[in-house]
Amino acid sequence: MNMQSRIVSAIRKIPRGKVATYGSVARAAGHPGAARQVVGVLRRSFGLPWHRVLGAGGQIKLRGDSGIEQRLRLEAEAVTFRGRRVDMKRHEFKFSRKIRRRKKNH
DNA sequence: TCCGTGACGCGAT
DNA sequence: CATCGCGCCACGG
Repeated sequence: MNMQSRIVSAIRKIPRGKVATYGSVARAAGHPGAARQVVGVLRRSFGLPWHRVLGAGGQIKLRGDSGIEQRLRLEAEAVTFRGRRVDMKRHEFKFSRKIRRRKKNH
């Protein structure tokens, strides 16, 4: 599995009414620091819940009409805002941490 | 093979 | 709050 497909599957896990940030998606995909790659994937892919991915702090980073559309789509999922940003206290999706456990000693 | 390109994140100012 | 500078780095042309 390459980075691109890991990022895609992470994004697909974000449920309706929840959001994640570019950075958290990157970390969930096992690539901390690869927020820009998340952007790249969103730009090149179709069929992803792109509107549920936000900038740090719950900010919509898209400019112009796309930004408006993103906000509308989120509001349509009952996501609430505090000013320009999503109320992360209520809507941030926490990716399940994959705990590294030692192999069982046989 | 090289290189410009990002819907970024974060600390400093 | 707004801006800036810098680190980041896979991907497509």
